[in-house]
Amino acid sequence: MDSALFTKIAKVLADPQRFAILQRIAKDSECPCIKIVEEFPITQATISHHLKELAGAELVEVRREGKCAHFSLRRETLDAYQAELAARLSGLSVGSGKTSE
Amino acid sequence: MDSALFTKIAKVLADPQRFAILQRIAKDSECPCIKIVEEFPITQATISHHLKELAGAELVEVRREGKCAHFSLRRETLDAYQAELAARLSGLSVGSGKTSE
DNA sequence: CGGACAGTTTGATACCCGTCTATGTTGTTT
DNA sequence: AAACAACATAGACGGGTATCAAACTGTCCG
Repeated sequence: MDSALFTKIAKVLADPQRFAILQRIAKDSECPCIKIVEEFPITQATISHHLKELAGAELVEVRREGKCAHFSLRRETLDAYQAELAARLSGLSVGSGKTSE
Repeated sequence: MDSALFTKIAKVLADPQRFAILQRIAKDSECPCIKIVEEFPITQATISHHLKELAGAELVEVRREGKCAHFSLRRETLDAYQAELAARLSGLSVGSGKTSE
């Protein structure tokens, strides 16, 4: 995973509201946008913004169905992020090929 | 893990420079503050600020030895964070006992 | 077609925070 | 004690961003 995506994911996860939205999406296999708007105490515009960030970080997938949008968690990205996080803090050098330092 | 610490860790990990510092600390079993100041292109004051945040998120431990401070990674906290992250996005209800929804 | 609904985009505002300079504090050395 | 070194703290500044209201785009239905 490249550093740009890694940082983007970390930033996306750092906002409590945005993470709560992601958590809500993860709860079901697929979650309509309307449901999130109904359940959260923030404006629909703000939610749209957060969902765009989540999609930009490749953490959610969007499926359009007429005028409705359905979101689902991309567990592959989440797994890759966790693996990268563990790898970068494992104490082993990961970036280059030098293992003797 | 309580939500306050969870959020604090997520925010602490979100800044690239701060994460780089944490990564540097993780590289050795213990890392003196001076070494970080020498190796990073930011002011000593800023580094001190970041280290305080890292300690506040319980991600690093500080050992004072005279006028020197030595930092080490708290892998327990990192592991707990990763476990919490996975749990919150696993799709299972964790907060209450209802598993049928 | 026209209105109602779902979502996006835009512009503005306010707040958070990373960074700096300058100064303070604590420990060591001469 | 004075001076220096390692680190902490205070205040200020600038950039990023979460949030909102309002306007816009696209879709469905009569």
